[in-house]
Amino acid sequence: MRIGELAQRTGASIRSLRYYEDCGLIAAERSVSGQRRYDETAIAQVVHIRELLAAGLSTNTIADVLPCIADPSAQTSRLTSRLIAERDRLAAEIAQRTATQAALQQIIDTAPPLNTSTDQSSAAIPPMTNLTY
Amino acid sequence: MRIGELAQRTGASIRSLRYYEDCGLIAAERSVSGQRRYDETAIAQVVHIRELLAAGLSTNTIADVLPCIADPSAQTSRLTSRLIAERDRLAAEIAQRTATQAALQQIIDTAPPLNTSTDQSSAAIPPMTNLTY
DNA sequence: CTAAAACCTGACATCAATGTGAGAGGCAAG
DNA sequence: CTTGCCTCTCACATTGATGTCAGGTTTTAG
Repeated sequence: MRIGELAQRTGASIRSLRYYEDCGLIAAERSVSGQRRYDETAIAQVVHIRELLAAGLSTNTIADVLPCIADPSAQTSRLTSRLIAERDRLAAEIAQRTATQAALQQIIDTAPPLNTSTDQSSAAIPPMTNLTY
Repeated sequence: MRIGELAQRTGASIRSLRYYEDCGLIAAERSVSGQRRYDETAIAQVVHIRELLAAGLSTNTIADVLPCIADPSAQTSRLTSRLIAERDRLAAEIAQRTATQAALQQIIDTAPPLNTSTDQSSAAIPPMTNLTY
């Protein structure tokens, strides 16, 4: 498939896909005229990359980590230390966010005395609340 | 105290403290000559701000949220909806990071056959491992 | 009083991921 | 062949928090 379709099917912008390629995160075949061609596996790859990005990893880090994911035996000790550092960073971020989440929840619970006059906006909220908890 | 001392005692740079003030996150008295003066409570305030920043909230969001923390009854329904949105965002980020953390851990566990030749770097790791788990 | 150290404002730089636009070429359908 | 859509590369813009530098004032120590 070409880049437009891959973008559509992954939710990534075309710009981002080219950027991922620049960073060495995905490889693309090229047609004679120079257009990028992707096979079906590219979709999962891109989705995976975007999950890692959403988890706060940088493209540089992802570039380092991806080979280990494909083949864990490819780990060097340097790479392992990198993985551990990233895991620790994630743990710290999770801890910080969990604490803040609880703090926000507490404030929300100490909610205002349900003011029915201007309360129109909070009526739109419940759908968002049906998540994860 | 003056800005330099506050910076030293909070770990924030002077630049950041002025930035927080620009964003309306902290207020500072001014001496006749225009220098910022802070009381002891500023320390906790700055630390708190930095915790929220570390949790991924933007200064704009923090500016909106801070008054609720000081006085939960100050919540408008619009603000409550903002709080809920932020909480949900945190929940999503936590979920994503938790999943990625587990994935990294799994790769780490599938570690290489402890290569004693180039393994000098992994000897420096254990101290970092004594964290959170 | 003087020199050093700390502070002021203002402006420009940085990083990372992404947006956006220009100018040119590729490709399928009419 | 032409029209329209897709793609190419290159380059500059954006956002947010922070760094850094410059030129000028204030405070403090000797």
